[in-house]
Amino acid sequence: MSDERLSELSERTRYSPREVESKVFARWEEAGVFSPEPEGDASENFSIAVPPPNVTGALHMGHALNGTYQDVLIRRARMRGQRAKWIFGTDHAGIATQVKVEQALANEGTTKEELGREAFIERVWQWRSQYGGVITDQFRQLGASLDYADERFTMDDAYARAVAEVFTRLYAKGLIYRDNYMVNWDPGTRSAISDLEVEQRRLDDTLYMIDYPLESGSGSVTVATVRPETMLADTAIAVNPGDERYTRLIGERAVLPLVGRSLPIIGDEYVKMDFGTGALKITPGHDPNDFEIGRRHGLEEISVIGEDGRMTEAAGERFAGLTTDDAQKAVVKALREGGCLAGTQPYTHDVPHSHRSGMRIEPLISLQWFCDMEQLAGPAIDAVRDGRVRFSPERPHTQVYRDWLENIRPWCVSRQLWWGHRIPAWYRGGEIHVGTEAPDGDGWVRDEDVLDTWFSSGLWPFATLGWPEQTEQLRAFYPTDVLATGRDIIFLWVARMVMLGIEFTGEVPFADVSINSTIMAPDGRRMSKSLGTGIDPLDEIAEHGADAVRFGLVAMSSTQDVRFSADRVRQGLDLANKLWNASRLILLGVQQGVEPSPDRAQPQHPADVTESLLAEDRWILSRLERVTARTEAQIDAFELSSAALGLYDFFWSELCDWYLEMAKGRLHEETGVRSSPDRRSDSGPETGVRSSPDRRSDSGPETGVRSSADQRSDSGPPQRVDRTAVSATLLFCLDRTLRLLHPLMPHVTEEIWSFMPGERGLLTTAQWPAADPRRFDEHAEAELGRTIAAVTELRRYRELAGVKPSAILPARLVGGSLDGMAGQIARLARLDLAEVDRAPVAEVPVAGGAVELLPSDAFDPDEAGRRIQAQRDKLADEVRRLEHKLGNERFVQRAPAEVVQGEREKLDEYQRALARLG
RNA sequence: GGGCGCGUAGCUCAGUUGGUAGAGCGCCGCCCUUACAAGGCGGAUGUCGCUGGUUCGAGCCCAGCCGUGCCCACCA
Repeated sequence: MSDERLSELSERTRYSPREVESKVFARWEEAGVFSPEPEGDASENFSIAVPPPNVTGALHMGHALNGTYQDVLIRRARMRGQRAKWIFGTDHAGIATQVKVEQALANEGTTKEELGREAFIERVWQWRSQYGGVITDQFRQLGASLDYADERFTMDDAYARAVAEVFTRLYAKGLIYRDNYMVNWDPGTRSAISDLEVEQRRLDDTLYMIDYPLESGSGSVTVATVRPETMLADTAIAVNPGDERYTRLIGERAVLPLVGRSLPIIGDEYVKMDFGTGALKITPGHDPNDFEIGRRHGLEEISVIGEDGRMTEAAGERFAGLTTDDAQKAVVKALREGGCLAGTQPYTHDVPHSHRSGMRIEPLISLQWFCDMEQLAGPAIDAVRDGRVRFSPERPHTQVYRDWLENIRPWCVSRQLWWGHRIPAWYRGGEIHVGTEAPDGDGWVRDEDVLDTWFSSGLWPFATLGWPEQTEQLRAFYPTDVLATGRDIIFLWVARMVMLGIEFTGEVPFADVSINSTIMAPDGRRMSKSLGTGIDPLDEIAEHGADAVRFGLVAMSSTQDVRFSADRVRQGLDLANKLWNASRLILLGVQQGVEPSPDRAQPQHPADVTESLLAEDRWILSRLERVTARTEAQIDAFELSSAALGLYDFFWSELCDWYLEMAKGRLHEETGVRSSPDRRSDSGPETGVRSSPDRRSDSGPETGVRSSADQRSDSGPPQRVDRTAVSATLLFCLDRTLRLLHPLMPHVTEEIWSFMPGERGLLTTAQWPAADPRRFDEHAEAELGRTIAAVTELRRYRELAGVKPSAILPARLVGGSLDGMAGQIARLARLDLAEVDRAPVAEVPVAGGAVELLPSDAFDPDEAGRRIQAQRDKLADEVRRLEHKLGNERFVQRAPAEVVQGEREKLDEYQRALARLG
């Protein structure tokens, strides 16, 4: 490392994401690592198609979490050496975009109708060029390693050709057809919408009882309705054929009040005998159920409500032109005056509303294009059933997906909008031609409507790669590996991609579907602009850095919805800062020249570099392998939250809190045990402190960076200091930690990486580590487990006994099993193990033995004795609890032997400890 | 109406095949120990929604109840 960089590292005591992140991101982009060559095939490569954000949208928390999930997977794959393509692009988002542009026009005092269709669409394209790049920049700020250089848009020419091709082929197969059918009409957008775009809202309403006189003159039938205005389109009355009250009426006729139309009374199983009056007015033109009944019975279909939400001429001149609300009032008034209103009652029920405009859905019969989904659904169900597509978490999504597909209904795909993929159908008189090009001959008129946005979104994983052309991209990256998204669009998008993917490519579009948490506002409500509950991820990035936001979001996520936790983001920033500072300690403190081999693919393991590893070195190296293995498994299972928190815990609690503290002694040239306040004791280790078989002393003790070890070792008294092992171990741990954390926190790790010794290139293309189980060291883990427990116990004792933190207590280890770690125990618990000949004044029981405290000014045994009563009580409680448990014959007999044995050992240990304290 | 979740420390949430309840933040005490005070060390805090059952043993399994949320659905 150059002196310049060294002093830079030395001076920056705080990690500043703002300065680092954009700089680091630029290095990745310059290196072109986000854009893999389209070589090889999809089985060896790795790809994810990003859920395309709305072209004029802005990054929200959902994008940030979802994006981080994908980026972790993509970055890991890239580090594994795979060609990793994260397919990027935006969605034209038909209605959403059209509404925005219409609003802009309204502000200018004009409308799209004044502009005309062509000019309006031109205007939308302008809008897109103005705002389409916003979300791209925002993904960059998040650090997302999308293939920005190969951006797609669902309205690109090539994409549009794919859409038309799909429509045409489905039509040819008879799966797409045009029909007059009942649709969900949204008076807000003046378009039909699909079932999935309808949401139910609870409404307090009124149920009206209306008498329909029988034509025979012998009384009347009373029906119940919440929409009396639709009676103007009634064409029948239906009763349940099994309803004894009415069976005699079936086949008779009634007179429609206000209108005078003669209505047949029909029998249909659909009618519930126990609801309302048991008699149902049938309005095939304005109610989905009535529509079905009407078709079953061949009833006339009358429309009295128009696409503008107002009553049509067919409603009669008293009502034509009124809104449905006004018409309802007028109808009720007229009925009341005519004596036909038998009564009303309050009624609360669910009413369909447009998800998009919020307006009440008006069921209408309309000429629309439909896609018959049943044939497409079968293979999509199979794909999930046989595991070619897997949901994570498996439940409940797998079942929900299957249930929906098994009960699938036709999909209304036409929309009465201007912005979108124009339906590739041409008409001339009664002729219809469907195809990507207009047919020859004059007089053909193209369909005015566009396709549902989700129709084009459903082709996303393969249309982005050039389908229907057999492109290199398609061969290299389709099928994709993972789809990561939220549960809200499993039907709208995921299921349709599976169906269309299988239909048109013969393969499932992705193998895994990772469903990530929905991030709720801190108060538990949905995050939304209109509620004022939204938290802008960009604000969080500006304040805490992208890595902190990435860590925080992933850490707070789970298999269910979670509330946004600012603390988790803060925790992410703290982690970044801690990483930075631990790295400073390591990089400024290690002996030069012992860095892992410059071969950045596989750094040399410290055990292969030196034979003088100590127990703590072997311990942390073993823990490192374990966290490596665990992280890998967790990412494979899409349990990124566990992976993030597991890495945090390893790094902070094990590497920093314990290993780095232990390592400082050797880094700062201490010779093992500090036996006296003297810093430079040459007396060497006492009491058999170190277990290492052979301690070489060929390296220098100075704290300076430039080692002059070789000169030193030849002169003066032998220094029993070897910084090789600790340096190699520290660098190896840091190297590995940076690699493991890089997919999640790419900026800070890349920045630190740049200070690592050797020519290592970019971390983002360095090799992803694989755990080596041969490096697991049960022995060292057990020994350090005892050491850590002992130190903690001693610290607790000191605190309880009122010993000053700075005081160094003369002490002696007894019991033997801690001897190998005596030096570290002495350092960390601030003991002086030098004096051996005085009688102890107190004994502290610890895991694996005990520590005798020798007389000193800093320790008052009487005071200590009084204070540790609480500890004694606690031990006594444990002993009692275990004695009771082991005294239970049924437990001893029936519990597994190892459980009983474990309890016995614990009891034994507690009893011995208590005896010492007693 | 059907289905699926959730209810664990003051807050937000983890709790893998049942074996003495965890994290972050917050709180209390002590430390400016030259990587980090956005730090370190130590500590306190939970009848794991309620009731019953299975089991030697239940936060975890079973039944019921209460509270709460989401998804689906064509009862006027």
